[in-house]
Amino acid sequence: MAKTNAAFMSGVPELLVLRLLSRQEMYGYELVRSIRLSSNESIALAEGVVYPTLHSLESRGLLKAKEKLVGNRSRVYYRTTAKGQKRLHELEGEWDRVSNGIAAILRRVQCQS
Amino acid sequence: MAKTNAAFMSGVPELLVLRLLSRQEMYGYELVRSIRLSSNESIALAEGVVYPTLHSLESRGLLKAKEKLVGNRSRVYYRTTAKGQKRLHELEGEWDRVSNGIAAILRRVQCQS
DNA sequence: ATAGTATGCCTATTGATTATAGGCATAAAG
DNA sequence: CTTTATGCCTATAATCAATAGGCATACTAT
Repeated sequence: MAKTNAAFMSGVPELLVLRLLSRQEMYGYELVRSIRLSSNESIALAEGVVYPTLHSLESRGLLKAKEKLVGNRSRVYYRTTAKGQKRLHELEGEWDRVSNGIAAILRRVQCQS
Repeated sequence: MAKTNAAFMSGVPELLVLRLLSRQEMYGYELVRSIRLSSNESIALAEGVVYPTLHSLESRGLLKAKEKLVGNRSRVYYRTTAKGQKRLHELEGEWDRVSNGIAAILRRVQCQS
């Protein structure tokens, strides 16, 4: 994974990016801020994580990109495709399964013994 | 990470193994079953995941091993050390932070738009 | 003017570690 | 006497998040 010890992050960039872009189109720099803010500063994905994620998702056909000129700055907006929606639902199911499984163990093991 | 797409699993083996072994001593084969059962079949860690995790944790001083003869089978029982308890609490904090962050985004983004 | 900060995009590389797919040995069950 | 369960192990592959950069333009103080 990474140099610093950031556990529990595998799959998270893909899930969050797909989720945010399934509701409204956004550009990379905006996603970085939005993820940090809407997670209450709990999760911070650097640009070096978000941009490669966007490129990977686009090349796999899960996102489509659209370049826009806003003011005189160029931005690349992304939106999920139908395939991206399908993948999002899969990931949400995976997240539910794993997080519920972990929660069950943390609860159960706490009480026994 | 792995060949098949198992998202959201980074850090999970370490967390679950430490958690279970912080309550009672167990051996590898037992842990494999216990994790599967107490997560309601949601999480299944193969032996090829559990044993290397145990060895890594032991070499880092987070677990201590004790070989026992039960019947005429030899088993290696593990228990967390004080250092292992400390690491467990760190990981539990990390898990809370990340899972709450994700939950916040999933909730929030769902409602807007 | 000009130095610094914010916006906006990007890539190369590393490295931690999960998952797979085996292997080995003994005991119990069919 | 063959198969399944118990019990331990390792080598290898492959993913992918994180770090640490780089580049360019705009805005803001000094």
